[in-house]
Amino acid sequence: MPKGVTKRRPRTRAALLQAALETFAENGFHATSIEQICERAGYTRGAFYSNFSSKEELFLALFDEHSERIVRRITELIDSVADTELSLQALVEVLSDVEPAERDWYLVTTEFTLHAIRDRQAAWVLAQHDARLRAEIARCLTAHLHRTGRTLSVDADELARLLIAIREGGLAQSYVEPEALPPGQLERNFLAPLLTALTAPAEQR
Amino acid sequence: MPKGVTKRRPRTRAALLQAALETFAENGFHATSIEQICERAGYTRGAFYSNFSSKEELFLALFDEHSERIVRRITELIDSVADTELSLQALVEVLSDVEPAERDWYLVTTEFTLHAIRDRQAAWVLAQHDARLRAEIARCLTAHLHRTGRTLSVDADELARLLIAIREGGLAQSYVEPEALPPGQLERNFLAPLLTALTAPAEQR
DNA sequence: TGTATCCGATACGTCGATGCATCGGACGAA
DNA sequence: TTCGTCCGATGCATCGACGTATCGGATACA
Repeated sequence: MPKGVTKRRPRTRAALLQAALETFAENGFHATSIEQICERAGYTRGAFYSNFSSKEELFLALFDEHSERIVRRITELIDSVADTELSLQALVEVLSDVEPAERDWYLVTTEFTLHAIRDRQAAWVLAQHDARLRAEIARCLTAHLHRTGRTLSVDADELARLLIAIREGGLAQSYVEPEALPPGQLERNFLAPLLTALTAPAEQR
Repeated sequence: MPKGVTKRRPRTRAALLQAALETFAENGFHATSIEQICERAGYTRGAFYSNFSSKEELFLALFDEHSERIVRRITELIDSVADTELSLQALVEVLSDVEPAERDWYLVTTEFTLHAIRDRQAAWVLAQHDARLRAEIARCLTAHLHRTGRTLSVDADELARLLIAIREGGLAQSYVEPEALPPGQLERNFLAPLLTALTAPAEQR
């Protein structure tokens, strides 16, 4: 904690971030006013400008925090899979899992993706995060497949891109029509044959 | 043309719609003011309010127009594939094609998807459109596979959902990092093995 | 060509959001 | 407990976007 910073400061900062996440998820970035965020957090705009210089800066802080969390979660998943079963089925189950809290993050990060497509700087930030994510996924996949005696016949990074595309594209459809396509269903139904088709038994030596 | 409607009206309406598409693609829906749209179209807000009652209404008109166009394009694709080769490769090429103009529509429709996730009414509109789209895709797939003597071993509608997910999710990554992942690359690299794995030779009788 | 109607331009009032300057209470060190 | 510093609340001025009422030119038709 920097010198001269009292302990209530990180609390209000965290409250503002949490309130911002919820409000962004509810109304979108541009549609939410700074005032709305402060109201939900139980503060006034004075507190906001004391902690952030703009809504954009707060958004970036939110995204960074989320990035860390996601990568950490993926890493944990790797370990959990490593400890338990070896079956392809177990891997598919892990990859198909969608937590309820993911919805808010989906809304926020997708909006950030749209922003990144229009803004080179945001694109760079997003690309950095995505690269880390893919690296973890690729590591998980190759490790798991290796232990089951199979090997990838395609580029691991590009396969990770495909898995992310299926998840993101699937979530979009699921959140629009939750009854028609439960979250994770595409992964549950298609990942096993897909991974089987894209791997081959490793040479035994 | 309704009685008492002069011929310049549809022209200005079309100009406003086109300008709106470009401005929405450039800045996003909420970030663009009605004034900006009018300015780009070469009109004033007077013209806007004479043609639309709100930015939302204009957006819906834009989306409807786009929906029609997309379904028509898919149908044309079906015919073009039907006329030419039978190979799986030909089908994959068609499904991997991404026109440059698609970028603007991607930005606009993705933003509409986010809106639909938050708004039941918009979700219904989007679901209707997507259902038509999937129906066309499913028709295309089954027809093509039938002619090549194979048959689907999974639900065609859900496979269409998967293809859409891959396209949308892939485009997101492509537009953020065009050099790292050229548009359509995921389809080109993974569709052939995927479709092969999900089909089986039809019983001959 | 004349005229009634349609359509888009202009001007104005309103409102919400923003950012800042200032103030008073809370916190931490002695 | 006291004092200096930190932090969030409050009040204010500004600005951009919105919607409407009204006006003048364009259009269609006789």
